[in-house]
Amino acid sequence: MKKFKQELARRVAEAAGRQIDPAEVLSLLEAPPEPEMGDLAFPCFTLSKKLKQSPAKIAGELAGKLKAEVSTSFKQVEAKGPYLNFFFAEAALARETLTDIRHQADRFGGSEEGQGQTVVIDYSSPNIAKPFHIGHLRSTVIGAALCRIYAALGYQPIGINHLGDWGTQFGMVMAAYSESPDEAELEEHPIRYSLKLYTEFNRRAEAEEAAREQARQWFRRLEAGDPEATALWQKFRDLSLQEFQRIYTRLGISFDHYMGESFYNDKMEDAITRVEKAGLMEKGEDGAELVRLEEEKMPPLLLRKSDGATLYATRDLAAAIFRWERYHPARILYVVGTPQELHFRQLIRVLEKMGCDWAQNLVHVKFGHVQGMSTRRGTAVFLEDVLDEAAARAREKIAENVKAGKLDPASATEELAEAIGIGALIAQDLKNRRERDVVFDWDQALNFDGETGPYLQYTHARICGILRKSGKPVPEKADFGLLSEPETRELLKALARFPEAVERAGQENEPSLITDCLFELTKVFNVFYNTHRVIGSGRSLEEARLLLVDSVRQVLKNGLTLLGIQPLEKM
RNA sequence: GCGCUCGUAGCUCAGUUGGAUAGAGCAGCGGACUUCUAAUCCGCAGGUCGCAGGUUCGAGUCCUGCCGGGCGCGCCA
Repeated sequence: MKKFKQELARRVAEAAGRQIDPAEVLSLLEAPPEPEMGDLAFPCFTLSKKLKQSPAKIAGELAGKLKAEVSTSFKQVEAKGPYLNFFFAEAALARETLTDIRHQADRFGGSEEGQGQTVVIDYSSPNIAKPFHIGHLRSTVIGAALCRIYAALGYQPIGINHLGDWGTQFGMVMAAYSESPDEAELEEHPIRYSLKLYTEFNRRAEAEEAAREQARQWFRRLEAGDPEATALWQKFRDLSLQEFQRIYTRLGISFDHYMGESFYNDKMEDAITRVEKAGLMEKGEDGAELVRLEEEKMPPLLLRKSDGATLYATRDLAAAIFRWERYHPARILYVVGTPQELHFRQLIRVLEKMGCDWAQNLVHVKFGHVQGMSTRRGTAVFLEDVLDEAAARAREKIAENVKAGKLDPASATEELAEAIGIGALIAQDLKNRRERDVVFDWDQALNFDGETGPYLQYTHARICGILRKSGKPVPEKADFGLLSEPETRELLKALARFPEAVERAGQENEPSLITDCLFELTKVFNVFYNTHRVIGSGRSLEEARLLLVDSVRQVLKNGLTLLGIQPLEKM
């Protein structure tokens, strides 16, 4: 598709007598609203301003000039009002995209743009001692998808789980536990138990200053390296991590590093010293240390409490410096919810003030807040419960299919149910633009009809069914001129759009662009499927369609893999 | 109070960076399985793009104001 656009841009610029350069034409090219209007359109408004003529007249003149030139890529040009509409020669479109997909296979959709560059991606980052609820799913699933997308674009992604394993809240858990430890319960249900300790203590702390002080004291001991505090902390951390890992395994996610907040414990003094050297540190009313940001109309960034303990911001500052010095990444992404927007704006600004020019490469990849998930109020929906329910729902549907003879009993495994259930949840999270707030809804999350994960997987499985049952190998090439029905052309265009979707998904840190592209592809495929047959359509046509259908399978597989959804062969 | 953000069909959302007649899915109604999986497809119905101004050849998209929701705002993370 890119080649087509470039060629077209060159020729339009040529025909316009170089009044506009090819790059500008390229950026103006768009898809016409209706297929009958052509495959690519060039709106003449910009040119109209430059030439001081009506856009319709320009379109007409350009069409006249371009019509004379015969091209192997375009069979027709026509002016329609202010638009110049182009029609692909279908054999060319088919040849171009299908051979690209065939040759690049699993790499189709990727590029080399990131060669030699590293991207640090901070994502998931749950709090130790708190349950993993569906609010954490967003960061996890978006971050993991971004890791794969950047890898496909040639970058070296480094996925970091910035665990919330430090801070005063942790002091609360330790204070509560030390009062009446129940070791058996801790071993058995580490998170549920920690949560109980936390919520109960938190309730007390809201009323009693003594409790708050007790928690702060435990945290100070921890920061100072007190052996008892450290041992207790280590235990809670290890046990919680085991539970998180169980979830990550189910989601098919692994991190390059678990470098939580605690990792920066010995790096914070250095960070603070740098802030002081830059002359930015000021004392607050009660002896707290902070950086004022009045000029930028932001509240100050607090880096040390009046009792000497550090804060979340201190750790994030140390983490940013550490990441830059260790990896020299082209970008550092923070896949963190939109409520923390101010925090990151402050952090980036402080780094800039310190003279760190690389701070401009820090990106807060923010996503909408999942409403109504409060651990403290107990309204959070636990992710594991949702995963279980999704798998159960899939299991039922699989049983129906077996009963109806659509699926062989041997394929009806637990892994299949799991893959479908999780596919539904991931797609649900990756189908809307990140920044929107979401309200968790069981029915919506577990729906398998329409634009859902299972729909994408089902389409993939249908194609695998065709390839399996045809009993013939997929040919290298075919008579591309046969792939000219409207349904087929739409399919070819949808395939050709995939690489641009991946590229944009990386540029905008927006995996939903890929999900969108896949839904469009599957929709046009299913229309094709319902109007044309592959098997038994006649020797050369069958070959051409096998190649076409196999390309759809390949692109679907590549896209699903980027999103973290398993492409299934039967379901 | 200040700041950020969102407001599009009954519900959940797209809308290609300001362009052609505002599109999908769900839910509703009506159709299509002796034929490559009906977790599919086709059709119908559903809209004052929150409201009011402004910018211009052209605004769902940009600017201002208002209304409504969400989030945040120095010792939590």
